[in-house]
Amino acid sequence: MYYTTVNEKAASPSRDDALRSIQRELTAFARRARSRAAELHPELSLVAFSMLDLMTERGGCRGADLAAYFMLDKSTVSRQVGALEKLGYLVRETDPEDHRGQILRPSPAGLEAMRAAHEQRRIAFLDRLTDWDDADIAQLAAYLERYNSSF
Amino acid sequence: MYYTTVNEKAASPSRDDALRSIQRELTAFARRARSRAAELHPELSLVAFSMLDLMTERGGCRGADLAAYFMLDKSTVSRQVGALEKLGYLVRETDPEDHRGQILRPSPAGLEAMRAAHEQRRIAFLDRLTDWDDADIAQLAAYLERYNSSF
DNA sequence: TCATCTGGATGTACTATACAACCGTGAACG
DNA sequence: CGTTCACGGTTGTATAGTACATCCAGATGA
Repeated sequence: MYYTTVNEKAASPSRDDALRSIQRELTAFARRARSRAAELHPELSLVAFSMLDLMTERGGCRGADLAAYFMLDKSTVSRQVGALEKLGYLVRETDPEDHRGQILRPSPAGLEAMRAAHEQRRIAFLDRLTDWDDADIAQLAAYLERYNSSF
Repeated sequence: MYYTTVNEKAASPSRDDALRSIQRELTAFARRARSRAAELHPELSLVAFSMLDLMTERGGCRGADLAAYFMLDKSTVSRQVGALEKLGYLVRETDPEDHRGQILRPSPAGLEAMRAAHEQRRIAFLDRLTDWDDADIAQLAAYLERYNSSF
């Protein structure tokens, strides 16, 4: 056993090394994801893209939902939504049930832009994973789903 | 074989599903990275932390190495390094072999700050990964390293 | 009715970042 | 040699994304 004190969470050295590595690699990934997203689709930032994605998945949602889901300030969401609207990628509709809020939905153009972005990213991933076994890819996907599902 | 046309990149359906999943999950991670980083350790930004980490692991490295690894502009690295130096978290030393470059190393204070930040993050990760086997953690780390090393 | 809550917009400020222009060092080649 | 070009780093400038504070309008409940 590798416990040090009662209160300190500990683990085996090798487990600790792996954790450290996961942290660093995920961080590096996050960094690259941003620059690559910008490069692939200059008009659609990672956050904006994800917002459209959530609207689609939920069949329309309010700004407050986006703020909660992405842990962003409502002012940030307001501006991102404004930008998306200016691009013609979403439409707003005052919520008939509650006139304070708006229901946000991707426009046809927004759906198309999202589809294209998805496809480009898929191709980029394929390039990067060409020489991976199907089994390894499936395993990595499973690990990531498991990791993220803990949020 | 699952090729559709000569020019379109395709893969087996299951492989494609896994790719889509990896894409979505890594993106989800990237979305959360920033807010989580701020929450975990306000004093040491995600990027700065990772830079110190890389310096440590490599036993000192140059700004250009950091820029390449994190896909950042050298000006960005220069400013981050400047900030870390101002905090007393790193020391610079002109490379004796090549007077253009500098060798960057964490200072004792930097090591200590990193140790503290790392411990906080480690605890957060441990919480999230409590019921993972050592083997799974090691495997995930290996996958991420492999993925990132293709850059 | 009035106080309070909630969704959203706007003003302001800060940080991270990129790009471009610059400086000094090193290296290759005539 | 000297010249030219590549490389590492710094600084000026601009932009995007974000938070916080404040304000407004609609909703809600005592």
